[in-house]
Amino acid sequence: MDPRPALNTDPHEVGARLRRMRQARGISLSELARRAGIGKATLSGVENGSRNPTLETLWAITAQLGVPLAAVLDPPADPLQVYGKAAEATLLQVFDEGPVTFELYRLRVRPGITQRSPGHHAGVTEHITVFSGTLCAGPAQRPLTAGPGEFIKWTADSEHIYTTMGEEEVHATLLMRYPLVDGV
Amino acid sequence: MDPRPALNTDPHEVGARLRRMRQARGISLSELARRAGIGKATLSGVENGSRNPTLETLWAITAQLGVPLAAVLDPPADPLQVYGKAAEATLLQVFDEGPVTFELYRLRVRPGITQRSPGHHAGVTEHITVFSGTLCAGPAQRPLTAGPGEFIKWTADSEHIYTTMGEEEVHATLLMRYPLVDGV
DNA sequence: CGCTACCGTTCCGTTTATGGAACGCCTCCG
DNA sequence: CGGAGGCGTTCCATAAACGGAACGGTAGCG
Repeated sequence: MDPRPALNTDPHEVGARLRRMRQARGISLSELARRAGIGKATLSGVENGSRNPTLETLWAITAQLGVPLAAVLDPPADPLQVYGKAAEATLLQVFDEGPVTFELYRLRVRPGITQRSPGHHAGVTEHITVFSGTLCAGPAQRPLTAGPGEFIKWTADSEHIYTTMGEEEVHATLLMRYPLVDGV
Repeated sequence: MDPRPALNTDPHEVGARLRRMRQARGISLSELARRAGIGKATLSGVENGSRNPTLETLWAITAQLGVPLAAVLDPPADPLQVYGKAAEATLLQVFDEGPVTFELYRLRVRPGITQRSPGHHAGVTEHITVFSGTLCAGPAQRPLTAGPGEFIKWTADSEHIYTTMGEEEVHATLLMRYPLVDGV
């Protein structure tokens, strides 16, 4: 089926994501096509990856699903990756909530290595929510552990570490909370 | 039928962004088209907004510019607002982690109103991490509460609610976990 | 049973995005 | 000067995305 070796953004991935989103919402293909004002044939083809949708078509679909178009594209070929080779954090979003700023990262920690991070500014806190694997993180001298569905929170103004418990790679979200220090 | 909702993803806007990015890099239209392996006519049309590019074409262009595809779409705020007027969820990112899909939302809940949400498909779970305020959420008949830094998790296959405890607006992240529904 | 109502896929004529080859326009030399 | 080589746009045959109308499959129901 694949005439060429897996293009970066391949239609199958996009289609699969669309189909999953549609099914998660309990809408039939016909119904979604009707609401989006496109042909069933088109939607079927897009979901199966056998078509290469135009921007307009893709917009019509995602708009009806109520998601931004970017949500169905390949997850960020994200330029911003901090930390070292044990832990990798990609910045997803920045929120400015008046006096504080939140930075939301997706965090992956590889097993077997301990990642150290120097302290940040005073008042900075980190919240980590684990969704797979078991993470050990926090202040270097007093780290905490969390399994799937659990979270860790600490003030990040001293050196802290990230490591895994066990051999499984850890997937988590990391939320950094920066209080606004006058001016900045 | 549908009063056409002012096309958010306007080809002219997309084209203008592409042109600006290209010019910022000091590359000519011909040169970019050559590198991206597309026709000059195509790139010209896309930049002028007179064409409706396919995903493949758009990918070829953005890849050569070294930016994620999402960068040329309506950039900052493309807020999906699900739920009602008490709770507002903005989809930030979709992760495909093998057999499951995660959708990460930013959640805001206004005080004083209770938001109800119908059940999702079987196996869907919701994880909420609260940053500020105190949230009461979960299955309608057995909701849970969480304050700043705390965490709520439940299976979302029955009706569930979101409301605040107290007068403060609640800020949180919502992680929806969708198990893979059959085939793909 | 047939009849209806959906579902998702496939067929097919129409529409349109595509890229090669013009085009007109510049600037840079010989 | 004229010619060469760059630019961005336009022309046009071809390929492909589009939607309407089939199709087979699966309930529900009298």
